Amino acid sequence: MDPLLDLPQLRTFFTLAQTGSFTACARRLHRTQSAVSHAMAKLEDLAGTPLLDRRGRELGLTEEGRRLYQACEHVFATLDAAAEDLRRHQTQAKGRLRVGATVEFGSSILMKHMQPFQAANPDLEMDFTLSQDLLAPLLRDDLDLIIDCQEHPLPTLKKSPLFREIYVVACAPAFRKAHRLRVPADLSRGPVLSLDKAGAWWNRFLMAVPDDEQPHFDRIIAVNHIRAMIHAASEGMGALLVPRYSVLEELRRGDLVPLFPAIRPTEDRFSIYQKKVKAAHEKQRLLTRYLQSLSPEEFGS
Amino acid sequence: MDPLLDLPQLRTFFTLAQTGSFTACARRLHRTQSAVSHAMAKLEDLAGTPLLDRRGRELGLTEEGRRLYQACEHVFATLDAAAEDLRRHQTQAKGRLRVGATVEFGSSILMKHMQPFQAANPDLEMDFTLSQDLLAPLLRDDLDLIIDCQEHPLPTLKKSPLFREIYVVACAPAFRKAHRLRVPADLSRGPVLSLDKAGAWWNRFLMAVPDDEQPHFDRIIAVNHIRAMIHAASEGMGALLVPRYSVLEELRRGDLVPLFPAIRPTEDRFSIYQKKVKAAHEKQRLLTRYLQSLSPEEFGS
DNA sequence: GTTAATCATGAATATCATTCATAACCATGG
DNA sequence: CCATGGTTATGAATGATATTCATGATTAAC
Repeated sequence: MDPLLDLPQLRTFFTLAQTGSFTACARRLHRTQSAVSHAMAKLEDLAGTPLLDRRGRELGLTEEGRRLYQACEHVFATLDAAAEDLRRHQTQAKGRLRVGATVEFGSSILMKHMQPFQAANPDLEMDFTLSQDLLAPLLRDDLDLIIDCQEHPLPTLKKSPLFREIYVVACAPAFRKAHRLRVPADLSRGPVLSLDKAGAWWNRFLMAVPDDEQPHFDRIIAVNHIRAMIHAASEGMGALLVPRYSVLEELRRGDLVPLFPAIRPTEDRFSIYQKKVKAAHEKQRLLTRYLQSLSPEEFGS
Repeated sequence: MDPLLDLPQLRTFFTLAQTGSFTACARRLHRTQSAVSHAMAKLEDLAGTPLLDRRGRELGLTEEGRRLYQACEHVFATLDAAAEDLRRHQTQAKGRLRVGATVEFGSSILMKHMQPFQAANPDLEMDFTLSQDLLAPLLRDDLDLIIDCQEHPLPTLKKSPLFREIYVVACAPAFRKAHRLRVPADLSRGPVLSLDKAGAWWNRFLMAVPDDEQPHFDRIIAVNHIRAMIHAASEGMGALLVPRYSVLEELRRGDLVPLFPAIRPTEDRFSIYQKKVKAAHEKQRLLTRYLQSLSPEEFGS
């Protein structure tokens, strides 16, 4: 009936009015500036009258905009209250929850974020199994819930997308300088670290490099453990290719610097898998929700 | 931030609670029952608790559902008020508006629906040009706004989708009986009406018929005017292929009956085109909005 | 039982929002 | 005046999500 009820747009408008800038609003909502611009164009078109007062630098609201803003305040207040109300009625989780995850992800990101959840559910006994082989234990009920980047399209499983695993090429700053790394082909000049001797680990990256810029790896240092590889790279032993989330700290501190940001290796998607029959259990639902509430950048995406 | 703000879903929930039935709710919102079901499943999953009380036939709300319903009442009330407020500030259209449309559509559907708009804007002088050639007059500013089923992908034009033109095959009830029309191939038995002698008019239909059921047209009666064709068909002269909107009346009265509803000829899309610079004018905007507010079934879709 | 109505489900599709890449704009400082 | 850095706008391509289609499952009524 009412075509103004396009609500993601109103949320955008609301935040935009608060921040006073498209760019800031975009950041706040984890969108791009372009998305905000499009959304507002559409909203104004729908409303049939300008809502924003774009006078150069500063951004204001028109008369109509201001009234709409007030309606928004009202609406979002009740909505948030309702959401809060629903949340309140979630009983606290009890019992035991056996979580499985891939080794690298589990040991870094997952562990770094479980504290608040644990604190909120003190009566929940959790234990974690980090391993490559997660599906089998899940199916035979040795695990309740797994976090995996492999696809498991079984009809008995419920899949909840979590985040996308972005890969980066990086090395120590000194290493970059010493080997003058500017384009992918320059990687031929120095050693690269790889999970396997043959260097197949790097295929994900090589596939994203144009044919005429392909490096040729002469010296491959094999290290069958990602964390070990990271330490090696931090010391300047070579360049490495790893999931972004595993080196968030190193990048922030400057121990490692990203190489060739223009090249985008194929991404993997991490999802939560759980048996459908058990997915409704309070404890499983709560953890799923908690993990999904974490913002993308916490996972390095 | 708040993932409960998925509002099309809330609107669905709200109507569902009011109608008390998935099917009825679907009808009200011009969706399928399936869509409603999916939406509610998602909403409950999001809320984390059942909101609907599905006890067999009758449908009730759970405690949480009821509270959410109240929030909805509140929210939609303010929202509707805000929308109303925006609408109120639309000045009434004045001046002159020259509308172009395709012949069949313009003479039937369009004319049948312009009265309310005209009444709401008594000071607006409108005139209508029905023709095949609409783009040229629009570009040279002989028309302000056209309604056409051809694609005009020009960057200076603004396109607003209106409805999809569905084609039906139909004939008089007596004709169907006389020629025992059950499957497409049976069309070979009787005359068919076509806009052109060669029968190319029917390609749209033939392309949707499996190869082994293709009819062969022996007797084609060419009539270069759709309305004339319809009258001929109503009298039992032959089967015809026409846009559904053009025979809404005849179908309702039973003068014509639809044939082979399983076969779906390719659809065309009607859109409004207007010059971007002029699309903002009050009179053009109002008409666009008015036409878009008409529900699909008014156009036979 | 059998039927007719209702709701659920999964896969395919269509629709819409978001991004990417880039243009246009505006203020400020050479 | 023309650069420059910081904005917002725009169009095409993409990706995510809602919707449909086709069908199964459940219930109520006869």
